Amino acid sequence: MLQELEDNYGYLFEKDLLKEIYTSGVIKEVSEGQKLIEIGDYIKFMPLLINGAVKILREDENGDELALYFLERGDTCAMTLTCCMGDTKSEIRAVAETDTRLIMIPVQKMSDWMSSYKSWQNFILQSYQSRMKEILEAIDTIAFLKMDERLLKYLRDKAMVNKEDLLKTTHQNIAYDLHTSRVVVSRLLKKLENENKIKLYRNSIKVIDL
DNA sequence: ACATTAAGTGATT
DNA sequence: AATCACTTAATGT
Repeated sequence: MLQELEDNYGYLFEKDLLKEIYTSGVIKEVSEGQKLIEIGDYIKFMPLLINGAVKILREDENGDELALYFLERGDTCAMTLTCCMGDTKSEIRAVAETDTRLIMIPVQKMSDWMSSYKSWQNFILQSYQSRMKEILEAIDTIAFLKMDERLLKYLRDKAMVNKEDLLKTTHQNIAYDLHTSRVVVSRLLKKLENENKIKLYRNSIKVIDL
């Protein structure tokens, strides 16, 4: 596992810090579709992705979901970053997009290392910045109601995190993630197919224009 | 062969 | 862009 850490985080953190992560972190493996964090859960651990991908979702008062962004190798959840100061409930839900390996680090350690490791501090600040940027991007696409662009971005992101241009999903599931109706998704997908950006099959979509 | 589920389409708001 | 109502196509039993 130490080797695994070096392979994935060696370029970010110094040896001492990797050792610390190794001793206080716990490896967790989740399979596709499994829930990692539910809305309202108290956040006790900070996840560090080793491989795989995690989908971050928001939910409204009716229980309707909205996919915000994906986490990949080297990413961590911005939500946990803000709550090292005390017990905070999660505002989001995290679901494994693919089979995923990650390290769970107690939030206590997270703030300890902020003062003792410069590289850790940079990592946290940079993660925070890039998550913030993604959320702003998400707001932009939603606010300006460009559903076709949202859909294409979603498909590309999904293809990227899955490292696979053939997405195994249904129009209904996409509609759920984008918080729209299946009919709209079907029509927009059809349009994208006519523009030769994707190819449609039953239960799967091939993304061509990556 | 029949039921179920996914996807396509026209019309309406 | 959302919803409805309906059709067509694919898949499972």
